[in-house]
Amino acid sequence: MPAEHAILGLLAESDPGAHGYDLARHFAPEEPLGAIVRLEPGMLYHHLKKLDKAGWVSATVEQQGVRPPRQVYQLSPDGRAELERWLGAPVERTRELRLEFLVKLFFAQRLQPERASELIAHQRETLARNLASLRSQQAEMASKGRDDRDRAFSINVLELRAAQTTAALAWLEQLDAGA
Amino acid sequence: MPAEHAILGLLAESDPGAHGYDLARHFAPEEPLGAIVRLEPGMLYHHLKKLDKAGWVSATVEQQGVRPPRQVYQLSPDGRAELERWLGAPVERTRELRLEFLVKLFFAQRLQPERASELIAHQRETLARNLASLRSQQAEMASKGRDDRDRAFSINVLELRAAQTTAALAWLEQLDAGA
DNA sequence: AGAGCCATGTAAGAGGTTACATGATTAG
DNA sequence: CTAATCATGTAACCTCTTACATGGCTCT
Repeated sequence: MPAEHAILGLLAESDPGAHGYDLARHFAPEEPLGAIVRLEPGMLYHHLKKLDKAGWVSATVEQQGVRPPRQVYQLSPDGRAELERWLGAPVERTRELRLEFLVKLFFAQRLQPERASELIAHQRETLARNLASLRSQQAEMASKGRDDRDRAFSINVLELRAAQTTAALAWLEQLDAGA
Repeated sequence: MPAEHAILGLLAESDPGAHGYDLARHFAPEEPLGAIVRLEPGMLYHHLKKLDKAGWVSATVEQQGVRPPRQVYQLSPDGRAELERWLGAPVERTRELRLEFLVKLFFAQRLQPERASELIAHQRETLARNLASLRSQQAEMASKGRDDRDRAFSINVLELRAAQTTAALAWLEQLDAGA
């Protein structure tokens, strides 16, 4: 899903619309977006068709003479609404930060800088809740009657998750201070 | 892949072999393994056939009267060799820690406790290398001539990765100390 | 002269999810 | 009487990856 919303975000930035090849440039590995999301041409065109079917973008055909005709895509009102909704919603899991949250942040900063700090705040709340839940799972695990090896292992698993979540929270705080 | 190696690991622990349903119990969400890897029956049986074709397990049929006959699987010498190889190899990326590394650790601790600390040491080296690479990318990024917004964003991305990697390294150190 | 850019896609396949089918036995 | 347990799988359906086809134009 992050790829499709990234496409919506790119279309929100490109005024008269954009065609697939235009969009593909933004997913090159040396571009900031491409450093996060990898998207091969095949999948890009596939997503564009899906978004069209969903009514989130609309296409107009431009003849090109020899070359295949360009499909010029524009963000539809429904697509804009979906993009807004998505930009405001934090991700639920820590592991989704590296992909989906970064894409949200990328577009929030460009499209509505004032909403970026809102997003960051919501994300901090969500991760803080997750961390609290991990802490209580740890407490519960310590009191559970099972094999010692199993318990020790499960506690280690929870500790890794807590450590990653804590690191992400610290990063978000720095982000907020920096912006 | 972690799922298939988890199956090999389970078979290494079960002496006369095990059939699909037996193995499935270990992937229930309340089991330590199931808390890490989710594996629905459909995929489990699929993997067993694949492992059989690859020559890493061998099956013997046990008739059951009314019920479908049991396929009792045993680890083959090739399968054992593959398991050993996999258990010794650290994962390359930080994001693979949460799944693949934890599964390696789970089985390393059970099958050869002395090799678990070897695995941890290798993993620390790998992550330390990754962290150094991130640092140099940060330095390179700071000197690069591009849009200010893009540069700031890319630096933030690298900082998140570095923070996650650093947290993982600290967790590994604790693990090593604890074991 | 050869490489790479333009601009779209298709085709093949790997891998995963979800749901369902079977049908007797046992536990609540 | 209902639900879960046993034990295996199939079927439909997504998603993603990789590779390729087209064919003129521009740059080195």
